[in-house]
Amino acid sequence: MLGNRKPTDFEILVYEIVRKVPLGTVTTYGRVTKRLGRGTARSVGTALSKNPFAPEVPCHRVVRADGSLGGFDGHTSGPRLQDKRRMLEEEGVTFLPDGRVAPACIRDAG
DNA sequence: CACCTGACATAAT
DNA sequence: AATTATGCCAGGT
Repeated sequence: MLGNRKPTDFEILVYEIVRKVPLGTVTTYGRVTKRLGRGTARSVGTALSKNPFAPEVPCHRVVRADGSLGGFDGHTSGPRLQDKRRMLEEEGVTFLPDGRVAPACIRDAG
């Protein structure tokens, strides 16, 4: 099978941090890197796109720096992204009229 | 080893 | 404000 592989050390580190993001809040790809002291926002996104530990690792609580959603379940648009938004709304995260997460809900990782 | 791709971020247009 | 170009770095081929 092509999709099956062991998570790398870097990916494990990312999951360790994202695991701790509290209900009702979100953090950003960039803030995760900062907390990690390694990699870039982009490489964190790539790691999360392969997250094999959902929902134990709540990767839906990680969004872009400007509050836009980013991706979910390997997709950057479409119904998966809608799922991500619904999940966040369920948890109490509020959205602006333009579809971005309200800045007040964005917290530092860690 | 030499590319290539990707759930990003920021600066410049 | 919206779009484009560049830089970034980890992982796969």
